[in-house]
Amino acid sequence: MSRSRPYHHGDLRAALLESAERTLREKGIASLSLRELARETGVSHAAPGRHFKDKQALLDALALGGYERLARVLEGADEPALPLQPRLTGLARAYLAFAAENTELLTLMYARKHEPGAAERMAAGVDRTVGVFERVIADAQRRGEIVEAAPKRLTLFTGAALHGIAGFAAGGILDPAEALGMTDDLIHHLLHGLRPR
Amino acid sequence: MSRSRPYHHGDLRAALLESAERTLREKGIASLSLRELARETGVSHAAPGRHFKDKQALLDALALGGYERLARVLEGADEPALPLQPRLTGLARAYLAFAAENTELLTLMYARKHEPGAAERMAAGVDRTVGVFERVIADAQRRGEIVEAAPKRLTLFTGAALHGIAGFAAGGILDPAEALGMTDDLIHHLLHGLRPR
DNA sequence: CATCATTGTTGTCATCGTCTACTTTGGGGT
DNA sequence: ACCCCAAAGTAGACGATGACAACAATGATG
Repeated sequence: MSRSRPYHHGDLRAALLESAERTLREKGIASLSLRELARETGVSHAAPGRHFKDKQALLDALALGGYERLARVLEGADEPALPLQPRLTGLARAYLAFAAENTELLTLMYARKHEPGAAERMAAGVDRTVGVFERVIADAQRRGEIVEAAPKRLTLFTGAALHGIAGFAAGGILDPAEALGMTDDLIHHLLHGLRPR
Repeated sequence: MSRSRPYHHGDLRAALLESAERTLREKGIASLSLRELARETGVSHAAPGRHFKDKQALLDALALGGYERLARVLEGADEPALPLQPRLTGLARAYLAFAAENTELLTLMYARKHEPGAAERMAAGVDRTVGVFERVIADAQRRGEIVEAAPKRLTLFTGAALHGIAGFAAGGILDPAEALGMTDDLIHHLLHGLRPR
């Protein structure tokens, strides 16, 4: 019983990040405090300071982890063999599912409060995420399935539609399940436009 | 000189909101404290409590004001006589301009942290904003300029594209000026889709 | 086995949001 | 014209937080 924890935790940094992400998911970012985190982890209130210079530094690390996971999810969900529309729909579904399950984290990821150092690594995370979509667009363009225009811009447009829906879901304007449910429609309208043909 | 301010401020509530919005714009929401606000307004640290039960109550009031202004901007920018594309482009420009000038406020508006009472009034603000776009969509549909489909959904899609771009701009992924600059393209792709015709 | 950089701890500080008890003020009812 | 009382502002206290500094335990490296 009395197994007093060893003086050194082993991997406090990881433990803190894990606990932080759970809190973020369950109670929201507002009730995420370094001291509470320390308490949950059974460590003194100043211990986190050894691993994160700042509260912001921890948030940055959290966001960075989010980008990592998001990229993996998207890369895993991409099926390059499919034709444009189902391929894009699959990716969209993956993104919206991630957004629904990691609302607060996603908000954090897009929050640009990041400290000088982390900003670049954050940009890398964005690039990797965006890259998945960019590849799909470029592939489709090569096959003539998509209008001739700067791929960057088309990707941005696609991303905006998704990000917008995710944002509505995060803001409570739209039910997350409903958002997921309208993915097919979303991609359809994205590809075919609002104008009748 | 020694004009000691009268015991009663006159309209402290309004003064606080104004000061808060300036701080929000200039220093971000992170450095918005009730006490600092009170100091700036030359009033004791507990005075804001008379007008706002909570810090959240003040934020809610701020968000509500934002919806009011946004709705006015959009309603003012709408030119019902125009054909669909230029009409929508004008509205989009107005929205993105508002978003660029009120980044933090917009974030607050979409933040769904709101207290029980304010949630409904917040929803009304959303409806009024969305209503402007919905009307445009419905009008266009009546004229056959837009595909037959649930107008709500088409509006949501339109809103998502805009909100997404605004979000990117707010997150630093996109330069606000650049976002404004690509409005025409955005609406074009929205109406015509990514597929070649 | 001695050393010393890492990692954790305790203690302190300023700030913040909120609550309670007290004071000033000015307008409405008699 | 006056009184009274509710509204609006003040002063002080409390607990929580993020940050920092000084100190202690630990264990890897020489």
